[in-house]
Amino acid sequence: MTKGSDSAATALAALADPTRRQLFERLRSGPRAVGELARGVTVSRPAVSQHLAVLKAAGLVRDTATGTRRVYEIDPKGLGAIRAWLDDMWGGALESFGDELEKEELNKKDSE
Amino acid sequence: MTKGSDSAATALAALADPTRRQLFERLRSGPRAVGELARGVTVSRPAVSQHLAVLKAAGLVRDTATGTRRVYEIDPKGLGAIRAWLDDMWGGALESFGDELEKEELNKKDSE
DNA sequence: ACAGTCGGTAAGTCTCTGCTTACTGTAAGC
DNA sequence: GCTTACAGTAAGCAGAGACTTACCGACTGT
Repeated sequence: MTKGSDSAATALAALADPTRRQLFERLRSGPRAVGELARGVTVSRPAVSQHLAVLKAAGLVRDTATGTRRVYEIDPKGLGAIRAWLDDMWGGALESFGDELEKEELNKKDSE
Repeated sequence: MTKGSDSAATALAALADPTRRQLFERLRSGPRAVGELARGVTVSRPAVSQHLAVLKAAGLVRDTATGTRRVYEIDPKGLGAIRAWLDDMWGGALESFGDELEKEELNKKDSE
């Protein structure tokens, strides 16, 4: 654990892909099997499997084997990592230009 | 505006790149000029310019021309878009397996 | 036991994008 | 006015990754 921001990076990269985001958002309405997920998407079933593997590696989903079926559900871990990172960012962002934002500061000096 | 989740998608994709994230995080400590940003990174200055353009398109940064210098600062718009999307996701995630999480439901029936 | 279904893996292709080296334009200093 | 620094743009290359088809293993039902 470099800092925990590493898992946020992985999760961020995983959700950058539109198809992956679509699958993930689909899981919001509850756990679903792979085939079921594949049926609602334009890409092939193996592609879905690969995407789910990425999401799983990022801690965004969790799978449970039930017979030959494999049911995927949302894992809050990944989402939590992003949220933590985001909150950290927010702090810096506000600090960097909060309500005491003075444009004067920009063209006043060339710093050092 | 499909729903506003579109801008979240762009911002998410922008922050998926490590170099871009590094630049963005660097801006947390205050506005900086392009050359200054380029100096702290392994890639070339033009690469930095390109990355900043992507971040700008995603509403994550804002630039101000000061003479020949171009100062970049964090724009809360993009970060806000991600946060909104994330919050929306959280709702679904909790709903999908909140504290009433019953594994029974998984292997009970094959749905329809 | 055999056929069918479900789903992950392998191997290959093709696009997308991050990076580089030019080059151009613009503002500032002497 | 000429040179020098800053920064965006163009063009081209090379690696990453998203997708496909083909294959294989595992469990289910009759």
